[in-house]
Amino acid sequence: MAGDQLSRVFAALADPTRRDMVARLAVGDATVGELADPYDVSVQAVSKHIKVLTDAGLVSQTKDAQRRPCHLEAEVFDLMTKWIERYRHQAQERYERLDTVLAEMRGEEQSTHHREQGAAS
Amino acid sequence: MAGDQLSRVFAALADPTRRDMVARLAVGDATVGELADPYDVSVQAVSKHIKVLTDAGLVSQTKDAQRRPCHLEAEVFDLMTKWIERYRHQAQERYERLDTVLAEMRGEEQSTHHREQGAAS
DNA sequence: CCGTTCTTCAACCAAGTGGTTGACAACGGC
DNA sequence: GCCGTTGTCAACCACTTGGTTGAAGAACGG
Repeated sequence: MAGDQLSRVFAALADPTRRDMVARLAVGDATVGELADPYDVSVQAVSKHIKVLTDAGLVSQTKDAQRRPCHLEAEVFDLMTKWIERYRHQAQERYERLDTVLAEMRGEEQSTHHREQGAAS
Repeated sequence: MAGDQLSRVFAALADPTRRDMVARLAVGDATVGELADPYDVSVQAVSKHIKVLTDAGLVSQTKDAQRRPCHLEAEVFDLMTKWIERYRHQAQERYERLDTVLAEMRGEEQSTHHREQGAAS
């Protein structure tokens, strides 16, 4: 069901067209029609894309007569960045730890206590 | 077809189970069976998830007898982070510029040159 | 050599997705 | 008050996806 927001955000950005729209909206707000212009798909399709982005919290829409200007909500990016950075750092540290261990092993060569730092825990 | 890597990475991480696996792999390498253990789905399903992660470049597998230890590839994260940061900053700057303009408008009130900083370019 | 373990491949199924077209609601211009 | 513009909703279609089961391949342990 992909219920949580993080899933929705990642899923929303998995589509190149939607990433493109985000790039466009980063420059400035735009109406649905303006967003649809560069692509040769129907306006309805674009409307659906915007709905996906809105549901993910990446975009908000306001009312301006019959137009619906779309606005990029930058805060949601932090959610992703936090998730990414968390595991990237975790993995990075692990490599460094591994490097340290390898360095130790190189230094001590055939010492008595070369700890196993291989696959699983 | 969602061909490019960025699409594959985002799509891969759009699934909570796969994000969970990445979290697990950030702690240390694990075999397919070990990864499958916490979930009550078939091993085949997990194998498919790993294939998705591998195709996205997030995970690599090595051979250890009949086991296939999975290893997290942290570099791909940078691809995402770069994309995200690019547009986040772009949007951020726009807000700051808008704030400046609003401040100017507040200061000069009905001046002759209030530049249009509204919707499209 | 044979059985067991670990993993993947193949076929299938229900549900979701991105696209289409058609209808319709809302609003401004005339 | 009508008409064109703008956007969404609904139904439909082809394709993908996450899951299943069954079979098969690859490597260890007798």
